[in-house]
Amino acid sequence: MFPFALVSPPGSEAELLARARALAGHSIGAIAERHAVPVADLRRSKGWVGRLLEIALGATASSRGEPDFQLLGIELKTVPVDAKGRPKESTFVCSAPLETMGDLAWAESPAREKLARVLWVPIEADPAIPLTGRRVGMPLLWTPSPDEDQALAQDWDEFAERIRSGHIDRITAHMGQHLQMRPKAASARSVRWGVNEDGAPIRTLPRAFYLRSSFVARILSRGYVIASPATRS
DNA sequence: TTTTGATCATCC
DNA sequence: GGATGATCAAAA
Repeated sequence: MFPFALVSPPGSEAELLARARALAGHSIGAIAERHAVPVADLRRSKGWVGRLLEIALGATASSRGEPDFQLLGIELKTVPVDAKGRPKESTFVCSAPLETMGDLAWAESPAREKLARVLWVPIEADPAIPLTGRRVGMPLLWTPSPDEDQALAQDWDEFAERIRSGHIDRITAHMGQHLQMRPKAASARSVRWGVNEDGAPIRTLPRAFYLRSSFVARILSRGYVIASPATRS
């Protein structure tokens, strides 16, 4: 495909936030058209909306293990929301380092690093609205509060303990009040190295961390509104 | 093949 | 309906 109008990386947090706010109230279709991005079918291109927003906001690290806005150290997350502004899905954080996380504290975890600074962009996701007609909501720049950080640390510790004891396969999505660990793979046959209770390598399903929608709901409720570009909560 | 972007499909 | 486990596509 092709050269869409290139958006330069934002030079500051304020600039990024201003850009994101300017998108609020606009439709996905209008934004895609502005950047000449062909509209895809979400059933097949599940990450299409996220990639569109990366383009529209000038994110730099596509498919690389770095913050979306490297200079600013900010991660971009689009989140599908219902009419009330509640997330409809959990939010992917990062893949789980199965071989090392048994000895990894939350403070030094890749999950904590990813979540240190996040620009949340709600996206209207009512299935009754055609994809191109869905609007972008008011963005929110977030850093975990001490309470939130501690809560996430608790969940992390539970996972780390199961890994440490060699019980990776006893970790299910039922665990974790706010942070989940679930499969993340091309298929259920995908394989990744983990460790058993003796520290010996075992083959297991690749996992990743996700934030429960209830957790993200509380974040968004700090400032979310469906609004025209001029409106703020 | 892995990482990043996520949502889908099915079971409770 | 909501959550869990499974899956899809692009980029590197």
